[in-house]
Amino acid sequence: MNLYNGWMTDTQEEAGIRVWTRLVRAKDMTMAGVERALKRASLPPLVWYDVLLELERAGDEGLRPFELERAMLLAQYNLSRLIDRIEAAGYVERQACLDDGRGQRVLITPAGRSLRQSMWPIYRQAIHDQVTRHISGEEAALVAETLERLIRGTN
Amino acid sequence: MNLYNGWMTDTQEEAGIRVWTRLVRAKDMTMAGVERALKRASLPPLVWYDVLLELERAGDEGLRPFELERAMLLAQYNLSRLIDRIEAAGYVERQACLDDGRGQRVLITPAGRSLRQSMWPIYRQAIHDQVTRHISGEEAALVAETLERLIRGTN
DNA sequence: CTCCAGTACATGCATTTGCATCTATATAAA
DNA sequence: TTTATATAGATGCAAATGCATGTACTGGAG
Repeated sequence: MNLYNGWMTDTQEEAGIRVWTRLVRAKDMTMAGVERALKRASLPPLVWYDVLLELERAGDEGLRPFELERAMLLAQYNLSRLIDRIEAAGYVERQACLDDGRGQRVLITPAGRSLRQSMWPIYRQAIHDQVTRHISGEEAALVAETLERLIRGTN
Repeated sequence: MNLYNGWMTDTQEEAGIRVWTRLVRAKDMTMAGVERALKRASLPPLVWYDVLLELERAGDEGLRPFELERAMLLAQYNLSRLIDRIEAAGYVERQACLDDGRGQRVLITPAGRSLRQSMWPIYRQAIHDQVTRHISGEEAALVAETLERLIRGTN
């Protein structure tokens, strides 16, 4: 039958299932640790950091929402409202897009830069505590490479 | 210079950060694939499967909600309402707990067993498509071991 | 026994997410 | 040009989640 019922004989499949279950668990636990650290420091959730970082990297032009959407794997309607909230808090602003009347540009504000900067030490420490601390350099390279293949869906 | 321990280098930190970002991305993408597969088959979300599997493994006594909560890393209030929904759909039932008047036992119903069984082939195929297919057996063992350390918070 | 801190679970309310759909503009074909 | 189709983004409504707190019971101290 299958691994969960104790009868699996296909070790390749079994190994894949183990990776799957641990991948889920490891992400959930480490993410919870990171979010907890941010919350303890009275900072916004991690996704705000990700938006601000993308916008900061994008430079003076900012980004179109659909670009942000692709960069961050967010559903369109979710991103639309996430930008609403971050904008309401004053960390980004929306501008009409000159060359596409349907669109807009999202830009980070000075307050947004400042917020991202103040989140980074907390975030950095949390990544260290949750991940870096537990892995050697070579191991990290191998794992990162494997995860990359799962992301890209290649072999 | 280094914020953490003397032995940890900048490249090690970078490697940890790379693992972190890919861990998040890989989990999100593979999970999305699994959920999509279940939805395409008009099946409930994965978390229902997890609940049913835990209850099936637990045997005739079922599980106390707090046990399920710990097994699944779910917040108490979240689990409480998740059980409400699964119960309303007829896949589990709640019984008063004899030896603890505060508590209850959650049991899987025949319909619940049947649902879990019908979810497994879809789920299994999705794990194969999203994960197993992209990694070798040895690689999987190494990655699983590393992820396990992140979960346990050990070295 | 009474009191009280702790545990098990539920729930009201606010925020967030998911889904479907809407508006507006762009692009391309006839 | 007109018309159709696709794309960018917003939004109403329902479902799920987070947070704080409530209720009910337990188990131990006095």
